[in-house]
Amino acid sequence: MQKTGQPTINDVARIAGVSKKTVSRVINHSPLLNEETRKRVEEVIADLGYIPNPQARALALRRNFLIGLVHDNPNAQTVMNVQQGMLEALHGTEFEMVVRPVDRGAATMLDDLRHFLERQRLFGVLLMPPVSENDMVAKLCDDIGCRYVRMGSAQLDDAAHMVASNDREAVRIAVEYLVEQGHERIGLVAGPHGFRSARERRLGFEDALGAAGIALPRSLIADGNYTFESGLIAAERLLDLVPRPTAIFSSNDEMAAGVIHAARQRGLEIPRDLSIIGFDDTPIAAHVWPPLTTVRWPIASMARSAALKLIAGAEEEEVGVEEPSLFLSTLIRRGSVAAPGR
Amino acid sequence: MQKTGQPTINDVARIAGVSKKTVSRVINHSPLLNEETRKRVEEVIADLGYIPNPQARALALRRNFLIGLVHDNPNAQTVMNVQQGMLEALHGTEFEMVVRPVDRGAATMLDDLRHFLERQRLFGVLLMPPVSENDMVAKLCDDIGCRYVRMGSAQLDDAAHMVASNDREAVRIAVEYLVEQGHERIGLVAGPHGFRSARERRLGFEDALGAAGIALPRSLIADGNYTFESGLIAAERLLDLVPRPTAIFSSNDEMAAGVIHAARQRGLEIPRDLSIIGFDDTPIAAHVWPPLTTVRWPIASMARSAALKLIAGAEEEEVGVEEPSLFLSTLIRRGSVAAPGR
DNA sequence: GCCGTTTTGGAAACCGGTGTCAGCTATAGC
DNA sequence: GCTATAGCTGACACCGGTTTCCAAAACGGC
Repeated sequence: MQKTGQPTINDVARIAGVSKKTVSRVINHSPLLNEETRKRVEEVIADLGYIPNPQARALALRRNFLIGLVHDNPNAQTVMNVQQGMLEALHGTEFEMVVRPVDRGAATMLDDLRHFLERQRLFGVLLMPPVSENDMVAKLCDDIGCRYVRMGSAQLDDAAHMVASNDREAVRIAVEYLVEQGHERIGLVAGPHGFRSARERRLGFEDALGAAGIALPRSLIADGNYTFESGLIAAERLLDLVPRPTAIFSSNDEMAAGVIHAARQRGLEIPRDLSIIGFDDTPIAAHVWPPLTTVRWPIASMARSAALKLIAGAEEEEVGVEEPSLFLSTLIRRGSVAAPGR
Repeated sequence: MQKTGQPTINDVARIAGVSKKTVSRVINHSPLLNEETRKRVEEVIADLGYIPNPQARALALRRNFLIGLVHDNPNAQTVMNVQQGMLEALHGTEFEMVVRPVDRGAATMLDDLRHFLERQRLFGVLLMPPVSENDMVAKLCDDIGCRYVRMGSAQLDDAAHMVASNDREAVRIAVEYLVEQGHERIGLVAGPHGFRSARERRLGFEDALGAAGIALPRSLIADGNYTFESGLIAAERLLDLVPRPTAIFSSNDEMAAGVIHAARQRGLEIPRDLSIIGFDDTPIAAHVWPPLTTVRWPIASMARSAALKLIAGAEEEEVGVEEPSLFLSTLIRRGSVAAPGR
């Protein structure tokens, strides 16, 4: 009697002459198993090409083999980098990635997320900034019993639940580089309120100027919201100042591209008339003209590490090395910075 | 006896005083049901906030409520746009999106994909180019009994399984625009071999020149692979020609950005010395300097439509309007085109 | 009023795994 | 040689739905 479709655990059990339960034990690497039995069952499994049915496992275990990516990040490139890092970590495992955008503004965001998590019974979720900075969300995951790892620009949680970068320090180093080049009048295009990354980067900016003893008038800080257009508008305001700033640090690359645009529109040459440093090192940084000096934010590596944290212990082979929780951003020097007035 | 966790179909049945089966009929909108019974059950469902367990349904129905996005597209922005369109279509439904990158080069690609589809028992998959152009993949889906919709730059399949754009015609119109401006020596940065989009765009390019009676020496065609760097290298070759082309059509925006780079490196001003048209209208097109004239490829709308096709009939309310299968790309005029020699 | 047909509801099996717990072997200890 | 113990193994219930099959009820025609 030839069965149709894929082999089930019953087929394996029957052919190997053992019970379902024993096969289940083999699959789950139960330690209390005779070596010989295991061998025999494994052979049958290999022969049949048997693969446990994920749906049945999900039902029995009350837990899916899905990792969720929860995000409300407006930057497509950043989201893609995170996905890439996650997928790299998940590759070859039994886990799949499901993407769940949430609406930061919506009042029902937490409820929606709760419904999603309760329904889907995900194995775990990776929280991307800025939603990852919301402690209510982390608490929600805890309440529901869903594993989670948060990504962000500062340490907000213990190492088991957090993968962070050191934005503040990285920006400090970047702005110190501007100071070393001789810049004293440096503008900041800040990120949106409510983003921790925006705050950290701004603090790093202030750190650098403070350490150099350079005063920072409020007028040299312009608000942006991480979009190209907001960078352009912010730069227009900064470039209208008299005297004009000789350098601008933009809290992300996309706004930096807007700054370049604004500068070019008024005939300024970069870096002769204006030095610019961005943040993220997205492809746009290398593709604008001149190539943008920027801070490389290792977001893909962070995502990979976060995903590995999430699934650590679930896989056959233990993750030998403890995944790092703090990632260092580095300054990438390209062509958008020079000494002022030259 | 207070149950913990979420209500199950048994709870609903017990409280409503009916059998599981009857509740199941209500959930699945079975027509053979007394109107009163249905009302009563629906009330209990609403009271309890009962939501059927997707894992159990997946097991019983042998079909998951997941839509897969299968892609091997190198362009992050394109992938994001597709995801956005898909998620828009899936929003508010019971479906979730799982992303599955495949390795075009790998010899085992088809086998890997087969394993994935067989294991996960997805409701359906959306195939992005260029993997969508592979007929073997479509056949695989058919064999396995997995719904699919292909996206692409030309009609490769029947309307039920395909959402296409008219790249060839769109490029023809774009290049005719260059001809109208007075350009006669126009270079092409072609896309990679094996991409249907590359072929269609090249054909559109040739159509326009042919219609205008302009000869197209082989030397004016440079190969690229859709990356910034390949565009830069291709442009360097084209700009070395004597006489130099006065305009270049690039088969996507990212390569067009490379062309701009190459032009700028040798001191050419755009559009005075060189006109450029790209394809896709990704954000980079608006953010480079000068803003790039390009063909807007409605990939997000295509993805949305494709996803709706996929789930059509599965939802309670039928999709009233038939989803379109052909999408028109339009020329977006920005600042990178001018008449030659001025 | 009787019988056949249609509608409606329930019991039980099933989807394909996992958890519990009892029972069966070996081996060791005496 | 007999029991205590530990190590394996299997029977059976269960996860939460759907499907099959059948019976009861309602309905309609004569």
